[in-house]
Amino acid sequence: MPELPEVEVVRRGLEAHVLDRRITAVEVLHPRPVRRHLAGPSDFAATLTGRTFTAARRRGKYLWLPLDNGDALLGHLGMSGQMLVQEPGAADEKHLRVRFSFAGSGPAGEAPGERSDRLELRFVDQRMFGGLSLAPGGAELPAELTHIARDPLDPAFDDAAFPRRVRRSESGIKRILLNQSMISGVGNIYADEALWLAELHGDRPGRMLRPADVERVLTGVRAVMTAALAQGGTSFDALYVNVNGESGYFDRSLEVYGQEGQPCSRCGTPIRRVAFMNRSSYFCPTCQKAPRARRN
DNA sequence: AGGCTGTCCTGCTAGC
DNA sequence: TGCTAGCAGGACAGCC
Repeated sequence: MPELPEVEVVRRGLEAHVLDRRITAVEVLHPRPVRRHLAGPSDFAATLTGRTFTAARRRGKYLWLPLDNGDALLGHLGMSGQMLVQEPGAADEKHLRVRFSFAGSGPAGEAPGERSDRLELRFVDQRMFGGLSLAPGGAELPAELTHIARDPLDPAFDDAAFPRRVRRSESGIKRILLNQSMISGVGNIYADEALWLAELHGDRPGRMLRPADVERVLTGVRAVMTAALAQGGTSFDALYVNVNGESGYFDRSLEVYGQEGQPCSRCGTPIRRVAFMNRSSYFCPTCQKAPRARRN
């Protein structure tokens, strides 16, 4: 389940492999991942063919690849999306959705069959919550992302404004962390991990938190993200694979997420799981006291 | 306007 | 064995 660190790993991989190569073909094998391109899959393919990616950028969990004409390819991995750089002959993945073929980077006169460095970029996505679309004029920042807040690893993230905004909200701090217009890049896993580090229950309303509480949350978010990034991202199964098909292994470091019944490493209390927004929240009931007016 | 819920997807697992 | 229900969850439309 890619969150910011995993997406950043993918961004780095794209930056290393697919820039400055002419796109020779685009094949859309399933229409759903390009559903946001209203002109349809064939137009999507035709528009990108012949273009070149010039950079690989990210905000929160969104990726975009500026093109040599000022537009950009915008992408989101959703829950199960992968970007795989493959040799052209490699067998198709079961959930291959979009294939970009690139020319080799060798001399133009070289016979195509002799180029050893042609490659493909493959968008593979089992559950298809993710997608790709074209962002006209979106090289700097696609219009679709203007409502997405800066992420906590962005040097321009406003550390002073964040606690002020949190303390103006009636929502629980976990809901706030998952709100991409407040802070981007945080998903269910790292929200739970950061709240455990900050020793705060996710149902505590923003307006009831002290500035120091919010600062601890932000510090916790950055700590788990930085640790995950250092290890190449989180992986729970084969769903998340980085740009070269290599799984992460940060899951072994998780303190609460998926750890129901396991002892809290700080106090030994069994970790609890509760339903939250059609998914789950994991927390230590001793270290993370629920607010008095409990809502569950 | 801010807050919140339902919905989209597939595949794996638990339970009968 | 084979079926179904439950679960995983990011983002957005749409409701209050």
